[in-house]
Amino acid sequence: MYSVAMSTPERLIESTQELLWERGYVGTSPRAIQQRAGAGQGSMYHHFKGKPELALAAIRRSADERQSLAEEQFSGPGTAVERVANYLRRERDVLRGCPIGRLTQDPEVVADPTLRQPVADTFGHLTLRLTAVLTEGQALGQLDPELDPADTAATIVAVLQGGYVLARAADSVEPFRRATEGAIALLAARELR
Amino acid sequence: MYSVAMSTPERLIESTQELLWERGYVGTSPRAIQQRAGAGQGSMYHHFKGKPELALAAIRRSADERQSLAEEQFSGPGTAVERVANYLRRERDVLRGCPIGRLTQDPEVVADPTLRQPVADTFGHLTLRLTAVLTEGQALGQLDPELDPADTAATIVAVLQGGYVLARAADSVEPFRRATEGAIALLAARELR
DNA sequence: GTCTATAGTTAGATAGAC
DNA sequence: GTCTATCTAACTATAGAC
Repeated sequence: MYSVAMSTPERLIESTQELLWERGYVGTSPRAIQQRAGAGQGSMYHHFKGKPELALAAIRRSADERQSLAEEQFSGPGTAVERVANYLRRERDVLRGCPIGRLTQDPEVVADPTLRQPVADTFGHLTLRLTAVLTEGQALGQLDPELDPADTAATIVAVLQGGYVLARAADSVEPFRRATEGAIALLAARELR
Repeated sequence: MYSVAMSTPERLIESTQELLWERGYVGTSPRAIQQRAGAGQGSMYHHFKGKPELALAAIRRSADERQSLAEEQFSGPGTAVERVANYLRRERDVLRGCPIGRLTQDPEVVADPTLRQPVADTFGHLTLRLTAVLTEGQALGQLDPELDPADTAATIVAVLQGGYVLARAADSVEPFRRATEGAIALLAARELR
């Protein structure tokens, strides 16, 4: 299942990441993790205290990976609107949904501050970075100064997360495409030329 | 738990609606449903074939309820933008999330066409109604005719669903408020005066 | 480090008495 | 219609051998 040699703890973490993405915390059993990782019962409990500890490691890693991916678009070239559009149009596995946003629907994740923290941090960081991109665009005279950067940043992140929801409901990427293109058009109308 | 007398099947359906909202399909057990409804094992299986049949009844009812609620704002008074703003600002239990959108994160719901159908219908209907409101606004000369009504409608529904995600991640309604107000401001900028 | 054995609990349902 | 009994499997571990 893994092309390169990987330690047992690594395989356990990656398997947990995948299962949390597909089935959430409530829907993921230690047994399923072990089978996907090709590790035995005793092996898993030797490296991790239990499901919560393993889940925390997996959630933290997924959160870090998403933040790095987002940063690629934000720090790229182009105007503020172009960079936002690049972010929204980035190639995504839309029907699989967002591995981080998905966790907000899990009762045990939101109820546990430790598990929820990396999720909160990811969206907090994302929103701050987008706010900075928009503010920079205003400072450079590219964007209408009347635009509220923080509100607009939240709108953009929400469109993305909501786009996933609509796509999964419809079992089609079409609503995701419409939602993101609609947002890009609304933002582009505020560009100064 | 219920103020008025209610039949056992009714109590089972309402309990299932609540549990699906809170914990999703995967996280909801027949046992938990029975306890919340104050019904016994045999009673539940007498009225419903099993968990899937009961869940379908509950999902259908939640879907109908949401569509009725939305219709109140759409058919109300005001310009197109005002009606959209009323919809986005409607009083909501933001931290509980959307009972329908929530189901899109459930692997067993999206994998079962029968369970997914009411969810797809709800967002399909919602998007069509919003598209009609925006198109009407354009016909009345209230809204920029350059705006794509279908894309913008999808954007609005996505902002709402994504707003819930951000709020639950932050355990605060603030990101939801920012996302929806940001969207309203973007849309208001396209109003013609 | 990994394996097997064991164990209490819950999931999801069926059978049959009342 | 509702209740209790019963059932197979899975869940989430712990213990101890290797």
